Amino acid sequence: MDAQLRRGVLDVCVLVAIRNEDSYGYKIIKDLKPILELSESTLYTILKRLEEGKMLVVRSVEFEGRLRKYYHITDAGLKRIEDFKNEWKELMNIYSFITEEDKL
Amino acid sequence: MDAQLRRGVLDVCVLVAIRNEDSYGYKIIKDLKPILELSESTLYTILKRLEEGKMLVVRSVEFEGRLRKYYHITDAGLKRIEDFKNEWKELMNIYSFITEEDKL
DNA sequence: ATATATACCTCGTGATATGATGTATACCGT
DNA sequence: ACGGTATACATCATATCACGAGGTATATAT
Repeated sequence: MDAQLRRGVLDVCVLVAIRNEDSYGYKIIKDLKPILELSESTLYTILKRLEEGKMLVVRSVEFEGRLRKYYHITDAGLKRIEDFKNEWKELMNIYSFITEEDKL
Repeated sequence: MDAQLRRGVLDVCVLVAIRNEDSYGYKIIKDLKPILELSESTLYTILKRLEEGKMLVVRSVEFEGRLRKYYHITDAGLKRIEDFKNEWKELMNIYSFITEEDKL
């Protein structure tokens, strides 16, 4: 898929991946794999940005000798998902414009 | 609309604006206004990139003392629009994932 | 021993949209 | 004659962003 198009949905996909259950980096990547492939560097960049934007909060947990950082979605994060759905409507307009063979 | 989401469709919208009839910068902006607002600096950046990518060709025309650069879409440009329609299908999958309330 | 899976992180790069700014001409109202 | 608005192009600096490459460390399986 086109790189630009991807960027529009990456953040929201990550938020959806933690929406129903707290999750951590490695798991998010595996869960999203069937939908959207993303590298670790990409994910951690996004997670950091989402944290800075208060879309999620982090909690560190010791697990089998390794560190795990669990991400929990906030109200702002949930709102971000809802906002996306509204933006999608605008995007559908644009899509209609693109697929219209006649006009202009 | 979210900036990132915009970026995914900007190029294609500009191509669609010249698909049926050659057009020039100023007119493209006015034609796209109801669909998508874009500034001159943004448009000219995009036009330049599309030209470099052989998506369109340019022809300069003297018009009432002013210069006009008419943009004409190429086969590659038309193909880009078709490719977008296929990418849209992938995007629809992602949208379904986002709007699904249950899974995960 | 070695490889693979798990799990985190950082840095540099290239691509990109956009505001600010600049240059010129044509036209319209006062 | 003057000023504003529309037309029409262009460039530059900045900020944002995804991503590959590379790094650290432990547990488990071969």
